[in-house]
Amino acid sequence: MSGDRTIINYSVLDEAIGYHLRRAQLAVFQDFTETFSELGLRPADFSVLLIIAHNPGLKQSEVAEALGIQRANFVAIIDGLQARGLAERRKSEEDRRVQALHLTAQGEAFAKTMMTRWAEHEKRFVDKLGGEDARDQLVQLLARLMG
Amino acid sequence: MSGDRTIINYSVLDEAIGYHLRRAQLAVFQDFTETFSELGLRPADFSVLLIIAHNPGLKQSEVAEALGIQRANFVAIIDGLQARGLAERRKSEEDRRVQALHLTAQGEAFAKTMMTRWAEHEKRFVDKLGGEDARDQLVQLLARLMG
DNA sequence: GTGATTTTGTTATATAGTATAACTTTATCG
DNA sequence: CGATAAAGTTATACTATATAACAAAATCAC
Repeated sequence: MSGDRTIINYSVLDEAIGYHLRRAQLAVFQDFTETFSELGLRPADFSVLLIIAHNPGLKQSEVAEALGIQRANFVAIIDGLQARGLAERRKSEEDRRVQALHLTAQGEAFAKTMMTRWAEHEKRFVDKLGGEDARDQLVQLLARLMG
Repeated sequence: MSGDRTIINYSVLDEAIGYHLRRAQLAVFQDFTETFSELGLRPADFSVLLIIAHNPGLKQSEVAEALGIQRANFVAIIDGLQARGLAERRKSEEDRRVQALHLTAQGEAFAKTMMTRWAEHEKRFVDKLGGEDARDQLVQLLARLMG
């Protein structure tokens, strides 16, 4: 016998929000990982660079909290970006405890190519959804789940 | 100073599918974990019990594949359910390699209370979404992402 | 029918993501 | 001033996930 696939009853999994969220997130993150493998960027790295690029001078703890990353785990992320010459810590003069985050010139250039890559990645899923309106609708629904 | 929260520019993260998926999935799974902490069930355990309950006699590999779990990692999950007396492996007579999965009588009873708990959990998020229609819409959009 | 290949379940192991506690330095509060 | 809190860091543990290798049993090719 060949090609006879067992038919499976998924019960409430067919309508379960959490189950579909998990599967969909896995699919999107897998595409993300492939898209950014050349650039060596994980999802967290991408979001951190993006936030720093648009909010230069934020404290580590502020960026970490904004992204839902614990500050203990955030240290290694910044270490990595700094080691690659993309971001840098600058000791604040007013409060010498804080490290203000900035992109380097190289980091700014990198962010640009990163964004074109991201646009390709995002477009693939916007197309799967059926267009921008569907995407906006999805994002709005997802936002409600976090309220 | 108190209560002055730094305003942060999230840039494209505001519309990014992957970012919202991750945050939403985290929120839903956190509620799931709290809801099922008494019963000692992780999301994977729940889905496995559900599939076995509705498809008795499936092979381990079939259940694992249906849920996107690698069969190597699936072993420990079944070990756990079996140790708790909820599920059992039955050696197939036709093919002595395969382990057919079944719920025990105790497992059937457990599945019932599990489902009422799940319904409470799910309802919380259906309410956040604004009702069944919004939920169906969300699930349909999520399904498109996996195509 | 016999040898080669594939399938199933398993073990061991590595990696990544995440969570917690403790510590240092600096700032703030009473 | 002394106590307390905040920011960053280190160490560590735990979970989830991925890969490779293996034994037993079935299937395939000839």
